[in-house]
Amino acid sequence: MRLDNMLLAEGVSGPEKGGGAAAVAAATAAVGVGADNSIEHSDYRAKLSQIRQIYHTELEKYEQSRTRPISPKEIERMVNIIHRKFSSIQMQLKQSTCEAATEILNEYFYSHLSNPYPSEEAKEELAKKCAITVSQGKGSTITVSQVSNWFGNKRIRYKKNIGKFQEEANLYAAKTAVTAAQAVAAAVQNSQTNSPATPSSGDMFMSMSGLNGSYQPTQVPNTGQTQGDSIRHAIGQSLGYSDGLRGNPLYSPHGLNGNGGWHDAVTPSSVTSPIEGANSVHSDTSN
DNA sequence: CACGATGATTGTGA
DNA sequence: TCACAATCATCGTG
Repeated sequence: MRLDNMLLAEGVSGPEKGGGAAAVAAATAAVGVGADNSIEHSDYRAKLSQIRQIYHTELEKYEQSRTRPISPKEIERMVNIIHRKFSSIQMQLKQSTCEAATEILNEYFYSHLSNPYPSEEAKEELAKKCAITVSQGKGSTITVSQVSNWFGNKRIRYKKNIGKFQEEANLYAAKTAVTAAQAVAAAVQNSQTNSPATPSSGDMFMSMSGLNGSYQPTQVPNTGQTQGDSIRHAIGQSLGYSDGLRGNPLYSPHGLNGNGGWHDAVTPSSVTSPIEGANSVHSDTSN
């Protein structure tokens, strides 16, 4: 304490601004020392500033190095906070992965909208795909029967009111179009020959490059690319956009010849009416 | 608590 | 046996 007072009095620990020199000069002047021995003063001032500097650096070091004692209560509090954070993050992750699973299924559904009957292989594939994205959190495996249930419910509920699913259909159409276009672009970049996995890739690419632009973007959640709109437009206008997948080995032979209920009931030009989608996406409420 | 969304179950027909 | 239709059960939300 006394040391502190002394330092303060000496101008060492005082306010740095204005310099200790001025304070010292004032102090010395007040004491009555003459201005004649200015050499001594300058010397003194230099030393003082040096001391000040050392003092402050040391003080800073001390402040930095000083470790605050942490009580166990505080530790517990921090642990609780971290736990809460962790669980919230876990929940978010879980939700996102669940959404990813339905996303996968929806993607398949809408890209096979003309014939949404996945074969056993396809179901297994989808189940595996979903399991990969979902079960990384915990062992909630997606079974094939669940996929079947999902598709059954989806078909029924889609057929029940198509208008309700228009937006979703457009969304996933755009998404699959983008991914397909990316794949096609990659394939085209690699080699001009069509890849066997996408038989209609050439057609798609043609139509895609043929008419782009002049499309007012709606609220399609952009997948990072402004291409999506034009691609969606192109795909929706030009082709049923999933019929090309008929050559897909995963495709079920069930309803291929099907003039059964699904094929006729479904072509609702849901995806093939970009004008409506562009003007009013909210048209689903009209039903 | 009502309501909608969604997964699962059950009955029926081809 | 599979798809469909109806229904139930559960969960999240306003």
